[in-house]
Amino acid sequence: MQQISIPIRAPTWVSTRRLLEQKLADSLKCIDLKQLKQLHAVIYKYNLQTDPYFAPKLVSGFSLCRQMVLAVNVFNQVQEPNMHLYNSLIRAHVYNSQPSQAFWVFFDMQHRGLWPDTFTYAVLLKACCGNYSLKLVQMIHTHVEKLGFYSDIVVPNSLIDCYFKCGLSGVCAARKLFAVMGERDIVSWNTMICGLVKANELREAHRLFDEMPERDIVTWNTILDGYSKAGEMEAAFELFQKMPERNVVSWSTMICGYCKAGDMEMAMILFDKMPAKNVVTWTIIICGYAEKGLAKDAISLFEKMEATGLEPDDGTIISIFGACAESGLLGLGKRLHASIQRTGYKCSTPVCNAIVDMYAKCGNLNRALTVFNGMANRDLVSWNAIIQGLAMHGRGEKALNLFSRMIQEGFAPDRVTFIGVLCACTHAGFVDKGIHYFHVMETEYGVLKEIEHYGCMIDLLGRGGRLTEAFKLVQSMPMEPNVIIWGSLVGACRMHNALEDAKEVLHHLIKLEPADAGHFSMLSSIYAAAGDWNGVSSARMQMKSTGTQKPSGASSIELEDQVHEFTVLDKSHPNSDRIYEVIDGLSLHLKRVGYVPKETAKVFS
DNA sequence: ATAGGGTTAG
Repeated sequence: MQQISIPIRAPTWVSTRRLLEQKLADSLKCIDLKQLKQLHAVIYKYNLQTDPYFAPKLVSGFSLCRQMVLAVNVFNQVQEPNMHLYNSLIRAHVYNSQPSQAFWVFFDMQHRGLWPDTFTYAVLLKACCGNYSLKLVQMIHTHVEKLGFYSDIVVPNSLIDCYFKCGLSGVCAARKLFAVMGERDIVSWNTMICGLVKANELREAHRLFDEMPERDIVTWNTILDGYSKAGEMEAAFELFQKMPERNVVSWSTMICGYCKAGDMEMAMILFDKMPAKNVVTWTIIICGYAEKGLAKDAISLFEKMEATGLEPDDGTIISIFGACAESGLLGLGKRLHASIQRTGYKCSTPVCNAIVDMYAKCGNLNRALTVFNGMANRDLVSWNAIIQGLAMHGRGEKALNLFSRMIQEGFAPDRVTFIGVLCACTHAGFVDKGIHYFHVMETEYGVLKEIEHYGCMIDLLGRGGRLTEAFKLVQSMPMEPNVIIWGSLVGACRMHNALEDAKEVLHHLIKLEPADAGHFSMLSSIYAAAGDWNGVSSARMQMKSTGTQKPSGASSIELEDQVHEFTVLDKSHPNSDRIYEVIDGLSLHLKRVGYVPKETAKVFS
């Protein structure tokens, strides 16, 4: 590129530079790629693109605009990058979810003889969190300890945060580190409280809340969230009233808590009362109604949000589709999908995944496949979602075809993929194929067998009538069988009338879930079938002593934006006489055309 | 450091 001459007089030059600095700082505040590109051209014109002030800022700017190619280009033009520039590139990679690239840059900088500073470590720790790798965090912890970087409080604070994101062993490490910290600021306390809340250690979190010298609004919001997540809404409300000031997050946290508790009345009262709402608040209340199956309210709220001019973001869209998938609100899902298409919203991969999942879970597999096939960039989750969806609705063959296609396209299947694959085999009755996949998942694909996979296999063998093999597999499992394993085994025994085996399995279930009346009622019907009336009365006695009654499983159907739920022998619907008339007619018709219902079902019902 | 967020056996 032709170099443009630099203004001659120093004062002008200085003011031009000042102006550019100001403009660049401004454009970093509001992320606008067009503006940034124009500015980049001007900076280039003045040959400032390798300047120690401008280069790191450009890297950050491009990274904020998700333009990593441009960011790396800026970096590569600098002959001798300094630490500032390295740090900005590391941060750029972390921000754009490329943690391994971040570590490569980190190694490269050490290779060049540059020593990382606290900022570098803080940013790298963020990359570790994305990976949830305890080992990486520990590596950095020892590194930092040796270099004496503890003096900067940002470092131990980020370490605590990262430890919490690494599972149970991380929680202990975080506690230990917090205990030995000589100096703590409000962020250290808040990070600790937040981590404990996420680890379901609410009492300990509250103890720290009481102990700490001063609290800010973040502290209050965090503890509020802890109580609302634990379902303790009275305690949360008390804190909400007591706190010195409230912001959108405080109100939204409370609304979310009431939604999760199913108290839409309180949620709506707070929603109406709060001073300013943002997209997150709207998402929470819409999902609250959607998860309760109240599609009409959810849709009208969605329309109200659109009317206020608030733009739904990825988070809104993914959440609402998720809620639709959960409660089978195809109507709301379609409405949201149409609205997205109308506005020309550019769907990211996660958004497309949510749409595929929604259509699949609602049973509209053709639409799910259309969206899936139309995706520009599919990731592992996309494949898992479509395979799972097809498997769930009995299209096992199609699911397995897609599995082969995903392997052909070079995707490495993970634990979730194999749950879908095994589930597909079960629903299509491919018992031997299932056994094959169960074997090769470890040997060929290096995916460890977990309890979920054993669960699928026991279901597969059990439904296929191979009870002996199912029992053998339970015995050979390297982990303790859980409720789900015993549950599917008892289901298989029921299906194939193996009463003695069912009794044995039920005793295991009762040991694990002594409060569940369902197990005793099943046990009593088994005794009844065998004519053992002593057994029946003892099972009945035990059932009474449990007290708690589990809600029975319900089916649902969506009619005119309203989800109707019904259970076995349900008579609650106002038109239930008419409904049963139709059902009786249908079963009469089925019998006439030669359908014989399974006799075994009678023994247990 | 705080509110909503994609795939997970019966």
